[in-house]
Amino acid sequence: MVEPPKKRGRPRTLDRNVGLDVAARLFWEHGYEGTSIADLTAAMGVTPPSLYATFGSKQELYCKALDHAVERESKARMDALNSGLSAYEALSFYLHDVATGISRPDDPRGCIVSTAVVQCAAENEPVAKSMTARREAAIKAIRERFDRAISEGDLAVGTDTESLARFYGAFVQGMSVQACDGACTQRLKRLVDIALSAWPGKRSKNGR
Amino acid sequence: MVEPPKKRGRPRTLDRNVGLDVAARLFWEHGYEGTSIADLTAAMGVTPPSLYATFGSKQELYCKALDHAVERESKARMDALNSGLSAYEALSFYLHDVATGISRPDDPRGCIVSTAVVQCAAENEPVAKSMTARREAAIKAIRERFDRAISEGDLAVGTDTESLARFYGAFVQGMSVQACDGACTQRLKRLVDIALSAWPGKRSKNGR
DNA sequence: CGATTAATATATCGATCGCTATTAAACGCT
DNA sequence: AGCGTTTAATAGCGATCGATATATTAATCG
Repeated sequence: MVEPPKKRGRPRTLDRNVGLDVAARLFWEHGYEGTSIADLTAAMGVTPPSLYATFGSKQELYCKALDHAVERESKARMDALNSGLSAYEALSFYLHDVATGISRPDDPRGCIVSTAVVQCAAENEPVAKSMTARREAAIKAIRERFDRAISEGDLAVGTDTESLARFYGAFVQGMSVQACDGACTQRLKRLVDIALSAWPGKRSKNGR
Repeated sequence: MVEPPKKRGRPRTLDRNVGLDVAARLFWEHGYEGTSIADLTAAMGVTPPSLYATFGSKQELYCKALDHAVERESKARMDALNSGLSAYEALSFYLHDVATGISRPDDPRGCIVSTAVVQCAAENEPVAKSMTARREAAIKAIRERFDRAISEGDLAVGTDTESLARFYGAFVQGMSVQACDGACTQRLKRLVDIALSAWPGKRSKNGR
């Protein structure tokens, strides 16, 4: 499937992935309600009908753009969670990776998921629900890593991994607000070190 | 000044404080961009000209409504910070008070300041800046309490109170997101206990 | 009772919102 | 070249945005 069959009709001017990149960046910076179709079409260099033909609706575009960007942004930290690192090391990597990713000089501030569509107009409630689900999924992934830590002896049996995961989830979400308010990477990493001091389990490397 | 002189002209139908309460509640639930003038006038039971005559503009109303609500919402925790409690006790009260205040069954979810106008349309940038300033002021108040803690021997000399205050500020902001996502008071308080475990100083009461 | 004063409601303003019916343009195929 | 197919651009849909000019209503004062 390396040779795509020649397509009939007028060719597309906008690459789909480029469009998603542009959209993700705008949504990332200004949020769902703060980004208009006019903003999106202007940044993509297309007209509204092209955008709708390609992406369906503003909601669909938002969802697809987030999938597109989150995959890229969070891949490394999710891999770390599921790697052979000890739970503490994985968590440390995760938090430092977030701190870096939400305060890059050439990208919008903050996390594209943590601080998106928290409060919104009543008619956008479905979008808010989907963002809640994304945040809950992120916390669940952390929690599952902590549960594994119990089975591996990194955390004491009986540890409230649900609360511990939600604590670090809340911390990440709060870091995102601080990043939006202008915090640099260095400053955020100092917060990460403090957050890690709340870790209740072993801090050694796996296998010594 | 107990006897207001009889005022000329048609009397106001909307009490100013009631209007601010109504506005604060709407802004609290749906945010600045998610709350329209039509929403506000409908909830207040007035027409747009009355609203503009009383409050000036949407931005001014937002600012005044926030002042009005924040004064009421944060008074107890600010008093605790400046009381005779030990730094740890004051911080503990502060965090538990936030946890309770952002998850009351009959009020909108989350903190009216922590998670407001984080991402917004370019034309609302001034509003976002003012919210950043409010969040920074809250962190500064915590930091000043921590500085006092050093002078009182509750924290080791050389403690990075700036980072410590920003850590707890971020935690509060993250708790606000969790509250918006549906977390109940009980659940939030478990997160508070974990956050408090990162406290690097004395946990005794003052004077013993 | 007018006259004065102030707050109200009616009816919009121009701009922008998300979205689309219609028409024009650019391709492969015959 | 002519045709069918696919996408693009023009123009504009009804609704809503924040904000106002105008006219009306309700109070006190003389």
